[in-house]
Amino acid sequence: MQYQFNAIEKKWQQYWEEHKTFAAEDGSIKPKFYALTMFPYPSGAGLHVGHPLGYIACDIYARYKRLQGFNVLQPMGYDSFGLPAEQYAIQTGQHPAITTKTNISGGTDKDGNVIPGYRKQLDIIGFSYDWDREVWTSNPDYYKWTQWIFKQLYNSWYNKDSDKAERIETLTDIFATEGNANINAASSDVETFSASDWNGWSEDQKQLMLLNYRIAYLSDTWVNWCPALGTVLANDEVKDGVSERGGHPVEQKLMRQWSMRITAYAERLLQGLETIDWTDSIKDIQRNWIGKSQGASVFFDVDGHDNQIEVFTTRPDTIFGVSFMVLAPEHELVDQITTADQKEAIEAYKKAASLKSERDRQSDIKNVTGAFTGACAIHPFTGDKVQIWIGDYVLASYGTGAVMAVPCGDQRDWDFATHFGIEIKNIFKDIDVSEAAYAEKDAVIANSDFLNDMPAKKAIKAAIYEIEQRGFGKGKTQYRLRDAVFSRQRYWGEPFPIYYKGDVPYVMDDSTLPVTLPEIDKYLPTEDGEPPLARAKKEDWNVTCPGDRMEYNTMPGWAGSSWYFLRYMDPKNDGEFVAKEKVDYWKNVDLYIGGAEHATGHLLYSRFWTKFLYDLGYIPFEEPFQKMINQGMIQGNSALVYRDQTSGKYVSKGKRDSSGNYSSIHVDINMLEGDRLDTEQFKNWREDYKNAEFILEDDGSYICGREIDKMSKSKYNVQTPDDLVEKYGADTLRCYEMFLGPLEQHKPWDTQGITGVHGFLKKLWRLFHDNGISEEAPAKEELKSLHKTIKKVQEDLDRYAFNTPVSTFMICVNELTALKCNKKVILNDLLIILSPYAPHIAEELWATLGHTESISSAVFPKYNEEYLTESNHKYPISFNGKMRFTLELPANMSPADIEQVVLADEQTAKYLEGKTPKKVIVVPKKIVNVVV
RNA sequence: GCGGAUGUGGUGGAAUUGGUAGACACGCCAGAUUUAGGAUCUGGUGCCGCGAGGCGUGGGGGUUCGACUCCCUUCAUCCGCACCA
Repeated sequence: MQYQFNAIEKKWQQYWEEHKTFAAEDGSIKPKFYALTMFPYPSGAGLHVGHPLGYIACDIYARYKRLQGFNVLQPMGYDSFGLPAEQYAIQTGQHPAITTKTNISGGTDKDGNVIPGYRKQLDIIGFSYDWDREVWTSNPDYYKWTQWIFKQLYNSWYNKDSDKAERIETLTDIFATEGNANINAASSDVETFSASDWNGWSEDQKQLMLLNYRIAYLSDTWVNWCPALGTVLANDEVKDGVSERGGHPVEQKLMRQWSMRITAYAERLLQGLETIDWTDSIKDIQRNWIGKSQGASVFFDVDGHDNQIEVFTTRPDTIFGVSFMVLAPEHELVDQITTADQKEAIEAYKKAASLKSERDRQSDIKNVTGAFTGACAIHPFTGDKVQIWIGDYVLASYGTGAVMAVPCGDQRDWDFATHFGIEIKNIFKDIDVSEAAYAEKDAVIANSDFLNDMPAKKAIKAAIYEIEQRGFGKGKTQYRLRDAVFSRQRYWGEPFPIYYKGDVPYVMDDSTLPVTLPEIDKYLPTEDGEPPLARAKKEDWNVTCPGDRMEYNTMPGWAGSSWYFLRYMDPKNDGEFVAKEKVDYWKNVDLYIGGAEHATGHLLYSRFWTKFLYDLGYIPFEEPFQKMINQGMIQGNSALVYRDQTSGKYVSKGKRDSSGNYSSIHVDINMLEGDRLDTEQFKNWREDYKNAEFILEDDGSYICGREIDKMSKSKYNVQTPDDLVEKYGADTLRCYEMFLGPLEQHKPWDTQGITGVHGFLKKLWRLFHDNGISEEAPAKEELKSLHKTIKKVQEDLDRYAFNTPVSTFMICVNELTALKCNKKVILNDLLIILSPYAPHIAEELWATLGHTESISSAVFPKYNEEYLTESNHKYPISFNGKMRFTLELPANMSPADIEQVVLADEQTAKYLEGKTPKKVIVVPKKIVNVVV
């Protein structure tokens, strides 16, 4: 009987769907397990073999947990708002909702190309998803709740005393009774006001004040404006001064934007990393992004002015080493304090600095540049005058945009001082700073008044204490993390539940949600540069706007993905974003699999929203994803042909010579069998190649060159899962993707090895069909083979090693084949442990054993150590650590006896060369080592 | 510059706590079977050497009876951050 994988796979996929085999049960008495992969953006290009890698691993783990008796939740959905659908809409006029639906459900695009659809592509791989929980972020009944969460963020403030978000009413109550003087909140810069001030204000005035406290707030902020895309970008959407998508230039622009006060959560986002099981690299990237530094904020008076310069320093202990100050060229005080005779030099420098691109300013480290303002600051302790300079090594965007320069303790300050001939004060005991600065914190402070003879750590505390006592400043913790801009000038995103009365924003009532996207004539900005939604008239909206106009911006891509894992628990709830009892049962995601590229985007924002929802008491946990694995990228394996530039002939790889001048051309990998090119297909591929002439290998074949590239259409190296499922079956594809190597590693795609995995499944099939099934009791050897497989597979999966179980299964099937094993008890358990990897063939063979229930309801077998213990052990006998021969000895033989037997063995004499062994090491059941 | 990851046959990789390096698979070689095969089966395959033997986990050093594994140092590749005060 043939292994007809196509028929089998179709049959069982249908069975699972009809029987709802993988439905998760809310509030079961079983322990829960929540397995999740990052949901995809459904692009028109469809899935290639790299996409399912993480899905397959997650599915294997979910099926494994189910066999272990867990109530498993493994859902799937789509992050379906996004730029490509909108770009396509701009080009074709087609509503993005339509193209999005086609990309998911299948159909044809505008040019008549058939799009299989994500759903179908996923279905043929045989995932155990509970499809009844599917969510699309672009569906109104989903984004209704994204809007609702936005409203919660809008209606909350961050109380630093209780260290959590609280309802805005608790804040307005305090304002009404005592003003804001005693409020310790995460806020924008605000003036102090009294209760009577507040109570006397108009509604609009109160609203504008509250924006300084709301966690979702509107403010004029410098944003990364991308003219080509017509939108703002978040910091993590900008790479090297250009947009991450499309590589368009990005400039700084002041705009009125919605922002998220994520900075309020900086410390908790940092601390939370200690409680979750993620890779060090992702945690480090997040720590870096949050960028905590501790030190002091210190104020320096400007000589002859009323102004003060605020600096942030991590080394307040070196304050007596300050010999000058440096402001960023963009610092607001520069123009005010510059003296007349320095004006020209400063203006010239400012201009030069502004002309330099951000990149140049960063890369040009060797050239020390700067200019003297002519003004001086007063050292708060010594009263000495210190010169104030500007220099582009000080960044306006970090800290206060000003530094107190301590040349003896900071190399950049040292370089600056040396270059401009400024005094370098040495405040370190017994340390030479004539050649370079000394930045280590192990020095003892000298020449520093009350800090003398203190080691740095103690001196930092003493300095902060004294600075605070004398009122020059205070201890401060600084974060690099910025509030996240939350507006996009786009159509295809969540509309804000916001309307305006004049310039004052108000939230829509809950009863009106969702505010859906109105139809518009074009998906482009208006002539006045307003976002596309400004094209909609008031009456085009599905809600009655109570004010002058609705909000024209939409939410960014990360809005919907920041909380989707919660919606899967209760996807159809129309009264709440998730029912309390459901989230109390399912809690956070136990295993999350996805790409590492979301380190500072999605993975940071969902942690932020989770903590916020926790603060308001909606969910019982602070971290969304307890354990995370980042799957590696599967790279494309491109095929190249070599064209001789002079003769125009296509030369096979092995026939090239060093004198030739060849251009390499990417060719479609589907025209290859192994590395051999189908030359006829090549000729028919393009008009240009119709008359191609070849120089072939001696055996008459044309061999292509290979190159590892990113998998992409332009390199003709895209391998779709569909083709492979058609040719080898989903079970083969699943096993092969795992067999390729460790999940986390990047690896090139290579179909060469897939036949080996396919052969293994065929061999398994034959095990059940060649000799019939026997009810006989199994032999010892058969039990041993099975149980060592159970043990190894379980141990591997428990440490998330997905590649090694495949080899383990192969070994087991090879052994059972050699033993001609057809015992039902053995094959039965083998199928169960194999079923997470190859579920279709497992179900089919399971049925041939007489079972009527799905194998997914079976119980993962327990291995029995008894079957694994052996009476004899084959000892490797080594001499000076080098293995020479093996000796089979009883497992329970004492080390002393083993030593005797080994020394008496005739083979030993050869390696002793007549000498007496110095020492014999015997490790029971491991090894014998004779030291000569 | 700082931080993180990776480095093992012709190839993908295995070796979980230091104990026979190269499991399993691809490829290759030889053979069997078949009308045929991109089917199936058997045997071989780290490198050097006719052999005895020697050498081998990016390089160098160390600890140890014994090191892919631990320590020091160095190189290469990839990723993140970067005048961060």
